[in-house]
Amino acid sequence: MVYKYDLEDKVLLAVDCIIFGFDEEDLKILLIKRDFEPQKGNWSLMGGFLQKKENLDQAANRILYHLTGINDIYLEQLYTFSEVDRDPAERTISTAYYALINAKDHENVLSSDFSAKWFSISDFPDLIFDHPEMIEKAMKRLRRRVSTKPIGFELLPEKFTMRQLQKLYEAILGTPLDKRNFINKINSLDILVKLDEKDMSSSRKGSYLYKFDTEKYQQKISEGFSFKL
Amino acid sequence: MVYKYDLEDKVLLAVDCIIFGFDEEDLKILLIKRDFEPQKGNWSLMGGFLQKKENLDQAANRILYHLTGINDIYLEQLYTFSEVDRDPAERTISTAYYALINAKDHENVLSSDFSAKWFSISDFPDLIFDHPEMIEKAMKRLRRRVSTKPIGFELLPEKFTMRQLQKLYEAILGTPLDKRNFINKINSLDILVKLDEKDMSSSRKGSYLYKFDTEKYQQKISEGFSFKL
DNA sequence: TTGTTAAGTGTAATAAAAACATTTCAAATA
DNA sequence: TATTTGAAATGTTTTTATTACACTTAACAA
Repeated sequence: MVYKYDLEDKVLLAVDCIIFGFDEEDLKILLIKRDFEPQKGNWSLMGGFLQKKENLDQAANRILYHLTGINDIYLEQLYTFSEVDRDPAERTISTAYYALINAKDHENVLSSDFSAKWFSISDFPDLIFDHPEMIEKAMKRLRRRVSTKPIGFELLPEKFTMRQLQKLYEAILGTPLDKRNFINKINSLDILVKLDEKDMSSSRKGSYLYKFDTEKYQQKISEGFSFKL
Repeated sequence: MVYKYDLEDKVLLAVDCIIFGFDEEDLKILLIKRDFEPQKGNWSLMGGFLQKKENLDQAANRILYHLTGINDIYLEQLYTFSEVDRDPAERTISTAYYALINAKDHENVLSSDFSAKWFSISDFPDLIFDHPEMIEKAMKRLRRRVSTKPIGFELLPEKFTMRQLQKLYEAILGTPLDKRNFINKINSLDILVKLDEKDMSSSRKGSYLYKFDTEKYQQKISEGFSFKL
């Protein structure tokens, strides 16, 4: 790294968050309506600026917490966007993060205090700057990641049915999956616990609830197991 | 993105490049000996600072060109490193890129003018800052990427033997591969052209040279083909 | 002509993925 | 209380992909 630099080359480093949620059948993203200039009134991803005293992960967490009241969620750095004129007002670079949240369990937190709103991934409003590109990249990353890491569970409530899990994977991957093959595959991974409890909301018969078994998963990982769906 | 910011939060954004090469049996990285403070005399990745008038891809290309004289090579953004004290002297954020170059064809360019030197990926000197972490991450990314995109060819001369290609994959993946299975797999992809020319340097019999067929590959991609090795 | 060295080649066995239809349960209703 | 209803639960067969494996060939050297 060369140490001759020009103070003029210092830049503002922003962090923008693509926040994914899942509700019934639909993958969603959380957007906010800007109540400040520029682009006031337009929809945008949640963002803020990196501060001197924090790293990017911390900045992403801070921004998410301030704008949604939610803490301790899955966050992963995506990509750093740096087109010279991406922000027409000022030279800013933005590192995008994507987050997975269990929308159900945070419904109240996300209430009116915050000007955030969920939109279907297949139907959201025009966004400022390069935010659509960020979402596209996040979607691709999520699609890849979800078949090699058990992060899908972050989008579901703690207890979920096999059908919900399948719908989630179908929504993320954008393709229908065979019910029996899906269940067989999931069961063969042996990282869920089947509860003695049923969800009665979707049928008369009811369907068993499952939980992701974090300890078991960690145990298997340490034994060389690799999640592959 | 919130537009209240503090000018104090402006940062220096560096770009550091992990440059991979391949020589015979060994995957290598190109490092430079710093001839300036701080950390003068220590080895480091090639780096520089993002300038106001360019984006990160352009910065990475510029830095690579200035430090090696090489242009037009495969470059991919890796990750942005932002620990507060990663550079003890000054707050800098660094976006790492990795590059793949065909070391053979650039031997002369990389000659004495530049203080760069190749090191085996399995035996390189201590590096400054978080550069070892960058290399580790680049290595992981390369390993994944190489089985879904035909970027391995970037590391080989234009004409290469099947054996060279296999050795390359073995070096990247860190595992031995079965000769026949490997060749069968590659041939089934149908993206190479077998030349009428042999490389006589490795055996009395000689081994056929192949070329990656970019047009054919692009054609197949546009027809929905997906490279999977 | 014989030896040496790496190149070139195909098939069988195993494992993984995909296709596919019927039965079960619990509540609602006749 | 018997019957209907609608989603849940469940295994097997077929197809495809992956892995394992060994001998022959070409060219030059001795």
